[in-house]
Amino acid sequence: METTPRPHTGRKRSEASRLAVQEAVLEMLRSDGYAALTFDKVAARAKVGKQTIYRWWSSKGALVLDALADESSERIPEPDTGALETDIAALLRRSFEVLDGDKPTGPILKALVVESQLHPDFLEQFRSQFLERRRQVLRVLLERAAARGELPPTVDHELVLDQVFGALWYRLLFGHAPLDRAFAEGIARQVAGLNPDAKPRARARAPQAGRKGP
Amino acid sequence: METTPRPHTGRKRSEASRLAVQEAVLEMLRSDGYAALTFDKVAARAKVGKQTIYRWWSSKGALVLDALADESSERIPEPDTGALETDIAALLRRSFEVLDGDKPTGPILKALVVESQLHPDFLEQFRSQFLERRRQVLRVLLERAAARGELPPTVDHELVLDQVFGALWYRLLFGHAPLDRAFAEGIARQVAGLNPDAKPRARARAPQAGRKGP
Amino acid sequence: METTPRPHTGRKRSEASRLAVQEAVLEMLRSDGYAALTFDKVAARAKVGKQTIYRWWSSKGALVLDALADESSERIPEPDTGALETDIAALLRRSFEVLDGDKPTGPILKALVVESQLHPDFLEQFRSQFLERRRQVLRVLLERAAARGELPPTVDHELVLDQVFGALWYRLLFGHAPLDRAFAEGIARQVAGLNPDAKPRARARAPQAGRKGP
Amino acid sequence: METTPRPHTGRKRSEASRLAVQEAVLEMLRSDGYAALTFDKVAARAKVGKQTIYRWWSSKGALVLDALADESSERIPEPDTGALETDIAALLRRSFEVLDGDKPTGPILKALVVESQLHPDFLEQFRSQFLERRRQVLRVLLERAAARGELPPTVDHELVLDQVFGALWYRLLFGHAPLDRAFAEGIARQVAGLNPDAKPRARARAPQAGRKGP
DNA sequence: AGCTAAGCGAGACGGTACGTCCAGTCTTTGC
DNA sequence: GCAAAGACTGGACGTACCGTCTCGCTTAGCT
Repeated sequence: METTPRPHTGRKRSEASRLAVQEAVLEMLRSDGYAALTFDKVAARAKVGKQTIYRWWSSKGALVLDALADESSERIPEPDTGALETDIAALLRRSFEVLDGDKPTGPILKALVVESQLHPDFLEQFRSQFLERRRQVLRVLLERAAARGELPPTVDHELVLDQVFGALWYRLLFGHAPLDRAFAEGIARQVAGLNPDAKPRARARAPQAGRKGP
Repeated sequence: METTPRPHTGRKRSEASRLAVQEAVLEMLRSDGYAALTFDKVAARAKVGKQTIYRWWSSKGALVLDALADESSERIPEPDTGALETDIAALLRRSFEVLDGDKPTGPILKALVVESQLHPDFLEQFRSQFLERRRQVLRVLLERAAARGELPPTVDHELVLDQVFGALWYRLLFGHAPLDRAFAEGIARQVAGLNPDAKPRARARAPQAGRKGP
Repeated sequence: METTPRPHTGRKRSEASRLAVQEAVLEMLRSDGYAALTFDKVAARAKVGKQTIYRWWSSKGALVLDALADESSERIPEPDTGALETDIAALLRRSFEVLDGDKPTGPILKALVVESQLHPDFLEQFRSQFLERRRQVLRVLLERAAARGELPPTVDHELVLDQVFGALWYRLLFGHAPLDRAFAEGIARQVAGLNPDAKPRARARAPQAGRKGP
Repeated sequence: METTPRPHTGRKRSEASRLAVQEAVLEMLRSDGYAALTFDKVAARAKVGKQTIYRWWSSKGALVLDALADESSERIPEPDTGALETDIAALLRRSFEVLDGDKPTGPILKALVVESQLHPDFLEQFRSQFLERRRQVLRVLLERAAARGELPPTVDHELVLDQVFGALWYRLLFGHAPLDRAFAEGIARQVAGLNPDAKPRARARAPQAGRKGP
């Protein structure tokens, strides 16, 4: 009859395996997309037993989320340019760079969306650990602007968050138009324009936001 | 201008099979969800050969999209209340009803997003046959408003489309907040507020849009 | 109550189609063997509707048998060299030529064996219309030799037929050794040797019948 | 000479599955014949995953051949009566019993012939694992007889093998005459008669070997 | 000349089996 | 007790054929 709580016995988790798996996941997501990501292939590419994966990751979503968390430095700094419009534009531009850069996280994020739709448990994780963290960044910007009087108190910040990030995800997922500088600035301008006192800067009609034409 | 020399030869497509398949798809989607939808089972339930399904539908997404198109009367009428804000609010409210009603299409649309991320071919179909059709409805409303002088000519309509529909999909997919009347009206108000001349109606700070807390 | 036999009305069978089908069958049997012979492909290659094939040929076996009957001139002449051994050798050599020639019938015969094993009805046809016809040729040679006193009356002719044709089919089907001149002459010699009075011609041990070595 | 550095790792092949598959194959062969034997149904009846079957058996023929090999004790003892004629007769009689007995293997062998004609890969297996094994038994008998001086050195043993087994397969496949004792003895007698010194035993003309008539 | 009865190529139909792939689990050996 | 290897059941995938069933057209003899 064993009564001592027995702190731990047996072999410890292999850090090498953990890293190999995450690297394999990232590579496969980037090269072939989410559809080609299977437990079998991850195990084969990482030179790891399948059981090891199942032991440590509860689902494919956890696998992907984990890989991403490891990838992106988790700290997202808020821009602080002094004006809401430029703050938002800066935030979006930086986001777009991460999505489209040389190690693009766009495909990975799309994979996470897929995963979140297939597994409700994962949706909860994704929302709290990923989406909400991004919302919080923008929320701070909005509150700061409101404090400065740049935004009237009638503006519903949560609604603005939905519109800004909604537009971002919408373009990311469906790809009908690019995530470019024009897009970032267009959104920023509209949010800033919520202030009825803002005297609109003189400007020409915004370009067609990078759709097929020039 | 006749270009097809051979009008058609061979047996014609069976309407009965087409309908049986679509009905089976809808039933299965609603009873067991997208994950349980397989070509094998659709064929079995519809009493149809698998080949017949593969012959006419290029992917599982096409199958679902088609079933959905058949389900909803394909014509989406534009509201015409005389003012942009109320037009948009009406459009969104009606959309939300379809998504959440007694025959909810919300889960089906989420499934289509998944499908579109897994199969690029289907993404193209989904964009042109579904998304673009919805965009066009709102585009008409915006143009009408611009003609009336309700929107300054500097406003980029495509950007507005991205923000409105982006917010909708964002909430639909991630479910952090409901698709309710307050959301519809909040969005509508913001878009209408793009007009710098609009004198903001007197109103209290919008409620927190039905989030968990008050 | 129809009593008049009504001679015939309607379009007549298309001879062009009949020939196209038979040619297609022969070509396919020769090039890819029986396994690649499918109704679909025959129809496609012959540019003929599938129904036309099903209308006129009751089974794949009928198709193959028909093609063969058309191919080989049905009359098989008996050799008559004056001696049983040379008669048999000549018969076999001629058979081997047909099997391996520029329009080889070997693959076709193998196909008929397959067919006969799968369809008992066809086995009966194959036996009476094909196998027995070949047996009869050799049977005549044996009877002629017996009449000349070359074979003792104790020899069971049917048994000899089984051994001669058995050996032929055995090599044809399993391909462990070639159907060559040495084989023909070896068999002929042994049958002729059934006569105990025959003074064996002086000869060296027969070669290894053309197996891998020379 | 150790060449395999890795002894073996991973789960071992399941003997239970192997046996279940073989039993299923034999049952199905006997109850419904070769035509009804499909991988799908074998898997279903044996309660085994299809992949397991494909993993261990390269073709349907291999499946059947294996089941058969397991069935019959693989060791085929050579008869040793002291005389070639009686040896051969004994060998053939015993073979016929297996083919026609209460668990008849005749139909299964016919199926293997079909399979070998359809799949060249399997033909090779069938030849080396089945046909050649039987040839070797008779080859030993012939060599023994030659050593005793019962057969002249001019006799080509391979040719004799082709004639003996050829006759057997010929009757088995086409069924024009039975595989009976008379057949066995008739063949044995002829082979033994290849010795020109043998004084033929006095005997009446062999009966018609059981053909339709008496 | 018009009518009716086949036959024609084309090709869609419901089915069945194929051979592959993956999910998740289980078992074996080694560390 | 963890890890790599790999076999296990189960089940969907997408393809190939089977034998049948339209489809619109052509060809023939009969009225």
